[in-house]
Amino acid sequence: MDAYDLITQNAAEVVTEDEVRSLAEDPDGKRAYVGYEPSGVLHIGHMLTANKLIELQEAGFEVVVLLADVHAYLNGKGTFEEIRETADRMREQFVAYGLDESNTEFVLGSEFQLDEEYTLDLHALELETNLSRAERAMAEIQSGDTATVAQAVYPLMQALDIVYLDVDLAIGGMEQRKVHMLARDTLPSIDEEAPTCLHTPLIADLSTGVGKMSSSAGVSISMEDSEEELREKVNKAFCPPSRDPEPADDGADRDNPVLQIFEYHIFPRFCDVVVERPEQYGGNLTYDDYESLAADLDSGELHPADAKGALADYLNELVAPGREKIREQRS
RNA sequence: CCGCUCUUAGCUCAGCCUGGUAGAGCAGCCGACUGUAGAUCGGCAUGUCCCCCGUUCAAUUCGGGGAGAGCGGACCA
Repeated sequence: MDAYDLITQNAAEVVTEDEVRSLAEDPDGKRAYVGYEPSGVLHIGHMLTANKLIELQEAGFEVVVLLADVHAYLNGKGTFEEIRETADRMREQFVAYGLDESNTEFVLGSEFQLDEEYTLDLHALELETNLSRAERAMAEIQSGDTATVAQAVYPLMQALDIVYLDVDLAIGGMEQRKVHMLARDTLPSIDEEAPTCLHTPLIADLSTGVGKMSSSAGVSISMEDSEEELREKVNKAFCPPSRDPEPADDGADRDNPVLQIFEYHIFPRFCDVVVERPEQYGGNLTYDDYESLAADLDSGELHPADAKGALADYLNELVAPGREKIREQRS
């Protein structure tokens, strides 16, 4: 696989393709980053962007993980003390998940975001940005239902982080795209380059297939889930025998979250996927890529119940080291 | 600072005017049907009615005070 394909594999979008192509010409030493608000436990959304970081490392990129303590604070996630504590735990969980510790730069936001120069640049960006634009950028990220001034500043800091961390490629889930577009629009006004961005898809809500899986409300998969919990959550997931489910009764688009997890989480990390299946249904199946598994589910060759069993097995394997780490952290 | 509106089930809200400790939809849980889930059908549950004081035999409901949230307070019309 060439560098461009590896970089863009499983991406929902890339801004812009040309910019990524030119990065792909010589990826060695190029820098990519993701920022995360520290939270106590990694969930499946964190793991999705982490997969991309792992692939970028394979492609030769230097990877920066911003543990965005100041952002979390601005977004009302707690006191600095609480947030910093979870930042530490989060770093350890990322390493347990598979980010190469010696090859990943973990940076705490407060290490540079409180410097005078940064602050003045931030004010310059504030001057260039109206409130409604900032609010729109935050719509899918903000906690609480009405935006605070802190939350208006938040996306501007993300823009500036890209400059200060000297990043060539900004990574984020699709919920980050408006922030990144704001960064592309605004940074040139302070004589900085518009960043190149790559956005990962969002996994659909596990129980309905509509919208995105919620980490706050509803069912989500996280690193602290026991094998039994994983099995139960996967088993309860919406999974028609189709890769392209019919819209819901209210017309809302639906995806197949079980397939999505295979595509974005399992196949990127495992060469072969073995679906154990009772003899009466035809015995075990082995897949070496997502396409063939999805095609079999779609055709009826692979029953959703068997796919779910396999999904729980592999998810459990992915989560196990992190779960062990969390157990340690709590003891 | 001033004014208006809101606060009842996990969520969105009804009820309060005309006091007798509460309802709907959605979500949830259980069961049936499917070798998964969903859909469908059947069943089940849930509440410091924001807090305090007062009136009353009795307050979610009336009165007073307080808290939290939202919106508004130039000009023009």
